This record gives sequence, structure tokens and C-alpha cells, in this order.
Amino acid sequence: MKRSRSRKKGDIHAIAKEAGVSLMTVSRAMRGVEGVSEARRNEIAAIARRLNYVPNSNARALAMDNANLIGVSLPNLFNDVFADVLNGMRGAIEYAGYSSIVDTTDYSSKNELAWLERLLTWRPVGVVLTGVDHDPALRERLQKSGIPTLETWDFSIDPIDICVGIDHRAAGRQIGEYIVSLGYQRPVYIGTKPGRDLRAEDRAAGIADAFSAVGIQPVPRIFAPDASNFVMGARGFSIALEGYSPDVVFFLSDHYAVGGLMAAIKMGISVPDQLGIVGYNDLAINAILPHRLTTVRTPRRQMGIMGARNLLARINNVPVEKAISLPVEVVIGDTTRQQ
Amino acid sequence: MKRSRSRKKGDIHAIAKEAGVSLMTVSRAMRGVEGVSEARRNEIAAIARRLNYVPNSNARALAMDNANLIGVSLPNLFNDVFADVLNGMRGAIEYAGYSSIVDTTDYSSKNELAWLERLLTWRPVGVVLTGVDHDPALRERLQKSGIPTLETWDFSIDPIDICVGIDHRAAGRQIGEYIVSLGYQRPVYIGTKPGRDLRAEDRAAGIADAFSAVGIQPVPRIFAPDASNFVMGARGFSIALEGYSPDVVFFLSDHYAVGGLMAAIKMGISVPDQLGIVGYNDLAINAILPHRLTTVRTPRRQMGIMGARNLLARINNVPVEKAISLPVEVVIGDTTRQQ
DNA sequence: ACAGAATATGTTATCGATAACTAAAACATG
DNA sequence: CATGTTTTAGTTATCGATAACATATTCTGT
Repeated sequence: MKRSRSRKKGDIHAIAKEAGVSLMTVSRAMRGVEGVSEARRNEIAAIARRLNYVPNSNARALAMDNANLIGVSLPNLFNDVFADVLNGMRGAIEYAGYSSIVDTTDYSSKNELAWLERLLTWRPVGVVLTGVDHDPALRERLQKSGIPTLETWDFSIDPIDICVGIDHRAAGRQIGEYIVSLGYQRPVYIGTKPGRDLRAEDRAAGIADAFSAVGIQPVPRIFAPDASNFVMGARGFSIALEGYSPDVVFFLSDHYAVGGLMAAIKMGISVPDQLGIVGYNDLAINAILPHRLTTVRTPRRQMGIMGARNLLARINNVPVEKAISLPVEVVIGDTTRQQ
Repeated sequence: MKRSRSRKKGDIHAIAKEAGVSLMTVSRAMRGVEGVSEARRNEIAAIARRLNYVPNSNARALAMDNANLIGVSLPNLFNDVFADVLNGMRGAIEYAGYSSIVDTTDYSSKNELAWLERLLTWRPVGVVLTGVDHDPALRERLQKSGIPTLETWDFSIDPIDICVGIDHRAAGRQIGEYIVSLGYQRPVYIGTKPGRDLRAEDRAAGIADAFSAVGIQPVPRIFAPDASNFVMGARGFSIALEGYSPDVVFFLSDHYAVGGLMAAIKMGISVPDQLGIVGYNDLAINAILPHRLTTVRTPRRQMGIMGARNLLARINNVPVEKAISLPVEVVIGDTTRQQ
């Protein structure tokens, strides 16, 4: 018998030999599958422990053509937002006995596509994407492969497969209408450069909808050069004040808004008397700000949990709703005037 | 020939048949290994593309007993700190052609051990751990397995394998000495509950070292009930003011310190005149605070990059230093009195 | 006590790919 | 042109585990 690569001890064969049983008996015993007597099962478990047996998931995945793996793609990890979603999701995924592998795309659909290609070689049972805007090739790839796919954070009535998210445009409209109702008339929106964060652009569009409904338009959109979110908020704020004379400033997110708020404090601008400030997401930091931000609470954790549940259902061929939009809630803070 | 499980098209066999060559030729062509003529190689590549060939990494990993995988364990993702380290690391890892899979332990060494057990079934070529305090079983497991292991963030002269991190106690001493030099005499430290974040406890010990060197001790340690870091900072701050009358407050991190600073602003306490505030990490938010925090800049990204490089070297049997401690830098801000 | 059912265990083929070794074809060299 | 090289391509065994099918053993009820 030719054995060029030496068989290291510790695999299922070694255990079988040691226990004097066949491979299958060991395999069954290790997996807890029925068909092995209690006595044998214990005996085998003991031997496995003694031999420091570590199952080989690669072999198992190959044999079963299934790695019990779910791939998750996020724009980045620098953001409590996605961490919340992810945490909710992971709990559910792991509870169901699957593993998740996470990667980041830095808001690039090219990266996302490349990530997917790599992921597919591992034969995942499910895929989670952030947002609904992807490289066209990605959509085709996933649909052709038939792998259950969840799009989250964002909402689309025509998802690749299923979707649990927020209708950002509607959310923008919602907060926009509230701000309009407070009588603000000269809004400005501060975000990041066009094309980078499409959800944020949807929000901005929703805000503009609300203002244009009362005859106010356009809502100028401003962005500062790349930096941390806090800094971009602060810089964008300065730029806004130079070029416009807003009575309310919408920010891409609370991070940005904190930057803006701090800048306002430093500049001696009184909030909300002289100027309103509006964020998005209701992040943890909001709880400790000197003026609580007026913002929009997004059900991030819940979205993660529900998304994962639906994806798991889909994986198990249980029918689920194709597209679910979760409601958001306007948080009335101290950075806008009272009603 | 018995073929109970049908062979789906799209694998290496299908390509071989289509191209009229053997398996090995396809295998070699796909891997870019030498031994295939240019013409054949192109022909095979074209067919693979046409057939939507997706390599099966599970099979490859099994055959090579190596998945080119590096497992990374972090306490959590809610923290820019680890995100920085991770980003630095990933770049280097992926550049070298490896994949990384990340998981979080929520500061639990039990979770970490369970994670490792799962990871090992995938036959990783390297492992990255955060910190140097682990379940004893984990240390033994890794050393017995012989898998190159990097411990990061923290520093130890006796790592499991190799280590690139910060000497947190020394860092605590460093900032402590600076604060002592400013003449502060009644320090308080605000952190989280004992046993949760051991690095932070080291820092606190270092701070205490610095004060005890000038005869001031103890440095009371305070913590608030679980909440977000910002909130714990703010609550801890209130507790500190009730129970003690500090002239300087050290916080576990900048997150906590921001919570404290905001609380101070709300309470009308003038910083730094009445009270000094000291953070840790020099996070992005510091750039936009009304008073820039006095804090400690930690080389997080660099740590990730260097850690990854050393781990990769170790994986390739290139000798590297066992333990590297990176220097930190005191950032002099506006939340402590001037020299 | 004995046939049929239920339980326990073994045998063989496969999963998709790579390593090691072999064989054939193309190139050189004197 | 014969022979030794180099290149290119094929054959066979394996990686570690599971599925499907076959077989042996233990129960069960009559």
C-alpha cells in the first residue's frame, strides 16, 4: 500500500482502530447520530478525548457538500451601527448551529463581489449583504447559485432573495416632516461624498421630499474630505455655515452630528436657539451629550435578529416574506426647537 | 459504476471532460502551477469561465491539509480600538494570500476557548488572540498543536508563541507620571467591573504605581453598572464625585472619558480648572471635543500590521522576536492643567 | 422457541481536489 | 540522427469524513 503522505494520528481512523470498530461507528458516535449503543458511544468518546481528536471540518464539509456556513458582508466595523446589527444576527445564527464569517467591503461593491467569489468557494448555505445596491454581477451570481441571501439594513421591494431592512427614504421623510412641522425653513444636509453611502443618500432624498412638499427646495448637500465621521461632521458643519445660512442641519448619522454639535459649541452657536441639529441612528453616545440629539432610532439589533431568523427559515425551506421594512422612530431631543 | 450522489456540473471533472484533458491538467491550470502549455491554460480558463466553475475550497483544504486560514479573536466589535487593530491586520494577512476569520468573545475566556475548538477543526495556519490572559486549557491546546499564535493588544514576556502589544502597566505608569508631574494629588480611576477588562486593570495599576511613587495612595477604582461605555463613564463620574473629592479622574478609555466630560459640562464643573480628566487610546472623537482629552495614543493600526507580519513570518518559519512591546505616547490635551 | 422487526455495525463508493510518480512529446546537442 | 533533457500531460493513491446499502445481532410477540 502506498502512503506517501503519512497519516497523522488523531483522526477518525486512529480512533476506530483503537476502539476496534469501523469508521462509520466512530463517525456516528462523534456526530451523536443514532445507531450506536450507549456503551460504544461512551467508549469512543473517551478514546477520542484521549487521542486529542479534532474533527476535520474541511473533510466533513466536502463529504456533505455543506459547511453550515453563513457569510456576512458589512461595509465596515468602525461603526456601532453595523456592530449592533451583526450582534443580533450572530446570536441567532449560532443558536441555530451555523457559523458565520464576517468580512468588510469598505462601501465598495467591487470588494463585495470579490468577497462573494471567495465565499462561494466555501459552499456557504446562506449569504448576508448590507444594503441593496450591489454590483450587477453579484446579483446574477447569487440568483444563479440559488443560495439563500438576505439583504439587510436597507430595504427593497425587489431583493435578490429576501430582505429585512429600513426604508431609508421613508425614514428621511419621516424625520423631515417632523422638522418641517417645527417650522424650520432653511435646511442643509451634511453627508459623505456622493456614491459612497447610498442609504444615506436615500435619507437625504426623503428629507428633501418633506421640505419640497411645503415648497422648500432644494436641500443643499454638503460633504467634507475624508476623515473620521466625527471630523467630517465638524468640517461639514463649518462649510455649511460659510456657504449657507441654515436654520437646521441634518447629518448623515449621529457620529457626524456629534461632530457638528461640538463644533457649534466651540463656535458659540447656541443650539437649538440659533440652529437645529438632527442626527440619525440614536447611537449610544446620544445618552450623554449635553444636548440630546434629535435623531431617528433605528431598530438595528432587532433587524439583525429578524434578518437572521428569516434567512434561517429560508435555508430550511420555510416560506418567509420576501421583503420586510421595519419602522423607525423619531427621537425628539434638545437640538431642535420644541413643538 | 455506482453514483448515488449525482455529480453536479461545474467541478473540475466537468472542465476536464469538456477540454478533453485530465484532471491534473485542469488542476494545474487553475492554480497557475507550471507544467501546462500556454494554449491549454487559456483554453481551460475559458471553459472554466463558461461553465461557471467555482473551486471547492473544502476539497482543496482537505487535500492540502491547509486552508490558508488565520483565525482572529477579539473581545468585541463595538470598539473602534479593536477595529483599528483588525484593519491593520487584515490588510497584511490578505496581502499575503491568507484569509482571516474573525470572531468575538465578549471578554469571556470560556467563549474564547470554545471559539478555538471550533476554529481548529478548520485547520488554520495561524491564530490571533487579543490579550494575554486566557483559559489555561487554551494555552496548552495551542502549544500542543504547534500552530503559530499571535497575542496582541497586550504584552507578555511569556507569550503562548509570539506577541506584539502594549505594556499597559507601563503605559499607565507613563500617563500617571505625567499627571503627577502636573501636581494632581487626589486621583480616581473609573473603569468596568473587576475581571472583565484585564488590560484596563493593568493600566490602573500603572497609574497607581506612579502615584504611590510620590506617596499618594491608594487610587480608588470605581465602576458603574453595565451600559454603553459612554454611559458607564458618565455614571462612574457621578459616583466618583459623590464618594470622593478627586482633582483628577482617570478613565478606562476615551469613550468613558467622553461620558465623564459631558457629565462634567452638564454639572457645570469647569475642566480642567476644578478637575482634570484623562482618557486612554486617543480615539477619533477626541479631535472634535470642546476640550481635547488628555489621553494616551496607542499605535493600534501599527500593532495590527506588525502583528500580522510577525505572525506570517512565523508561519513561514522565519524567525521573529517572541515578544514586542510598542511604545505609547502621552497626548497633552485641554482636560488637564498645563505644566 | 422461532419468524419478523428493530437495533447495531460493517462495507464500499464518493465528495472535489492535490501529491507523487510515470509516460509521452518536444527540444537540444554533438 | 541518436540520445539525453526539458516540458507537458496522465495515472493512481490520498486527504478525512459521510451516504447508502448490506449484514449481523438483539428483541418481541405469539
